Amino acid sequence: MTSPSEPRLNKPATILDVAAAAGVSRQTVTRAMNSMPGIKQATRERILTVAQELGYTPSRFAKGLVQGARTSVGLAIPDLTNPYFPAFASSVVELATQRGWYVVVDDYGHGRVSGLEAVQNLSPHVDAVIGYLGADAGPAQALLGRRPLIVLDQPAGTAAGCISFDYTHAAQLAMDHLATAGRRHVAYLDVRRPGGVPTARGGAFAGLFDRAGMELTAVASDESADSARQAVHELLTRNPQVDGIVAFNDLMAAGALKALADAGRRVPADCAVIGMDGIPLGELLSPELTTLALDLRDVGRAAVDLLDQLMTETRAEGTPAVELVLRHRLVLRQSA
Amino acid sequence: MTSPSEPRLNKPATILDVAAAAGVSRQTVTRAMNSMPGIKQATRERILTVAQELGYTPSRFAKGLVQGARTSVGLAIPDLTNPYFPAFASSVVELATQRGWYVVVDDYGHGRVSGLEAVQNLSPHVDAVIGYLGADAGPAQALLGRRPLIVLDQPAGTAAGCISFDYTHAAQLAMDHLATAGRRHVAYLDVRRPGGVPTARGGAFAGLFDRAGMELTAVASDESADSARQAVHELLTRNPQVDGIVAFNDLMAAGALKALADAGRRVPADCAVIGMDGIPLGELLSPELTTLALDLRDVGRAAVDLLDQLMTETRAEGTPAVELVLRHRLVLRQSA
DNA sequence: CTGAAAGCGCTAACAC
DNA sequence: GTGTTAGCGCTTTCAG
Repeated sequence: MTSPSEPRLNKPATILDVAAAAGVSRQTVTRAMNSMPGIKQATRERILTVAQELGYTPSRFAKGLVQGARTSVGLAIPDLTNPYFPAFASSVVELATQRGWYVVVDDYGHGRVSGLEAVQNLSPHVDAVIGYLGADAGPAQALLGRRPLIVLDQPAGTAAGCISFDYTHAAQLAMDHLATAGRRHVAYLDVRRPGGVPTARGGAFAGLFDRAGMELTAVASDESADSARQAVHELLTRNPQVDGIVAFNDLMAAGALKALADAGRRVPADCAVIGMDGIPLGELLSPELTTLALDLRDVGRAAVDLLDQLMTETRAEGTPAVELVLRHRLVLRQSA
Repeated sequence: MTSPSEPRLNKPATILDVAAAAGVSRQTVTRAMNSMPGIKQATRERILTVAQELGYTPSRFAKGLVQGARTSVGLAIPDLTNPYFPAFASSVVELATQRGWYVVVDDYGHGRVSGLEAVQNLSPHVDAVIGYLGADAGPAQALLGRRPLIVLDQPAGTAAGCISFDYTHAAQLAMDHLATAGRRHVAYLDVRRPGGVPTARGGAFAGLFDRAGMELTAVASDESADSARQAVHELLTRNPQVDGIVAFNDLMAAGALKALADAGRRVPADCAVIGMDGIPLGELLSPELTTLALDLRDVGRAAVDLLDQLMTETRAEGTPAVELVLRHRLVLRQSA
C-alpha cells in the first residue's frame, strides 16, 4: 500500500524525498532549509513542515563535499581519568569552538596502548590533531600527511608543531624552595617507564642532584595515586630521614600525601610535598598541595593558537616544526 | 614555471591529481589507497609514493557520501572541569570506540549557557547525541529530528532515550546510615537553582524530612567546592549543632570537608559527611569521602547501549522514550 | 520567485 | 591488472 513517491524503505530521507513530497524542486528545498532569500514565506513553511514530517536531516557528507566544512580537530589524550587531561581538553574545546571548529576526542588509555592507534582512529575524521602522544609523534605525523599535528610534552620530531615545558626551570623552582626551607633529604617520585628510562621531568631533577648540601633520591611508581602511595610508603621505610618529596604530577603527590599521613608524618613540618601540574584537585587536599603549576588554559590556548597558525599558513613541504615552550610557576599552598 | 598537470594552487590534492601524477586511473588509486586486491604490487607502491609526495588525503566527505560513514556521537556536557563528567565521558568514548563510532565533544560550560546551544553546535556533525542537557531535552530532540538523543539525569520529555537515577533510593540509603549512626541534625547541601527550585536530588531528600527523631535543614550553594565551603561555613555558624551533611555531589562534599576543618570540627566524630557521585577524587581527600556512588562506567555503558539499541531498531514516529533507571550504592569510607 | 544543469571527490559495479 | 561508467546528496551557477 506504499505509494511510489514514499521515501525508500527505512533509508533516511533525502532532499529529493522532501522536494517530491512538497511538490517543488530540490533547489527550493535547499533555500528553505538554509534560510536563503528568494523564496515565498508560504513555500518555505510548507517545505519545513514536510521536512519535519519526513525526519529529513541534510547529509553532512554531501554538504561538506560541496561547501567545505568546518574544520574538525582530533584530540588524542591518554586518560580522561587523570584530572590533568580534562582540564586541558576543556580549554581546547572552548577555544576550538570559538573558532567554529569542532573536536573529536579519543581517550586512548583504556585497552589500547599507543597514541598512534588513537591517531589512526581519529585520522579519517579530522583535519588536524592535537595530542599527548608520547614517542609516537613521528609516525603519527606521517599518518596525517599534510594535516598538522601538535604534540605536547614531547620533542616535536617530525610533527608540525609542539608545545613543550621547561622542566629545568620547574625543577630549579622546586629545589630552590626546598633548599631555602632547609630540606636536606629530598626524593623525586618519577613515573616508572619501561626500561627504567627517566622521564623528561625526572631528567631535569637528576640534573640538579649535585646541589650542594642536599641529598637526593629518585624513586618511581606507576602513574596513579595508589601506586605513588605505595612507593612513598616503601621510601619512608627505607629512607626515614626524607624531608621533602617532589612528585611527577599532582595525582601522585596526592598519593604521597596519603602515604605520609599513613606513616604519621606531618606535612609540611616533617616532610614537604610539591606536586606538578596545578590541577584544581590540589586545593581540595589536606594539606593543600604546593605545586609547580601550569595554567592549563594557557596550554590549551598555546596548542590551539599554534594549530590555527599552521592551518592558515600554507605549510610548505619540509617546514621545520614550530615549537613553543611553557614554564611552570610555583604555587605555594600548605604542603611545602 | 608550473606545469599544467600540477595540483591546483594550494587546494588539497584530490584523487585525480594522484591519478594524473602516477599515470593511472582514479580507480587504481582507490585500490592502492584502500589496500584492495587486484593491483600489482609495484603499481600500488608507486601510487602510494606519489600520494605521499602530493600530501594526498582522501576527502572524508566524498568517502562518507559514497560509503556511509562510521556513526558519530555528540557528547554534550556542561563542564569537563567537574570530575564527574570526564569520568563519564571517558566511558562513553571507550564504549563508542569499541563499536567503531567516534565522539564529538562539546563542553558547554564556558560562556554559553544552555545545553541546547551545544546541541545546535553538534547537530551538523553527528548522528546522535548523548548529553546532560538539563531542561533542554525537548527542544534538543526537536533539533535533531529522527536522530536519537539520550539525556541523562532528566525526565526524557520528548527525547528518544533517557538514563535517570533513583534519588529516592539514594536519599534513603544516606539517611538510614546517618540515623543508625545516631545523627540528629542533618543538613542537605543542594545546588542553588534560579528561582530557588530544588533539584531532583534535593527533592528526594526533602521527601525524607519528616523522618522521626531527626531535624533536617536544607542549604544551597553554587555547584563548586568553594561555594560549598562557604555555604557550610555559614551553616555551621547559624546552626552549630549540625552533626551530618549530605552534599549534592562529591565536589561540594569536598568543600564541606574544608569548611568543617576550618571550623575545627572533626569528621566524622563531630559531623559526618556524605557525598554523591563516587568520583575518584573522594578517595584522595582526608578523611576519605563516604559517598553515594554511581559506577560511572555503568552510566556510560547504559547510555551507549541505549543509543545502540535506538540506532539499530527502526525508530518509528512517535515511539515512546526508552528509560533506564540506575541506583546509587553507599560506599563507606572515613567521612561517615 | 522557482527550476535545470553541473559538479564537489570518492567508490561500487562492471567492463576490458 | 586496470580503466570506464554511474551515482552518493547536496549547493552553486545560471535560466526562466
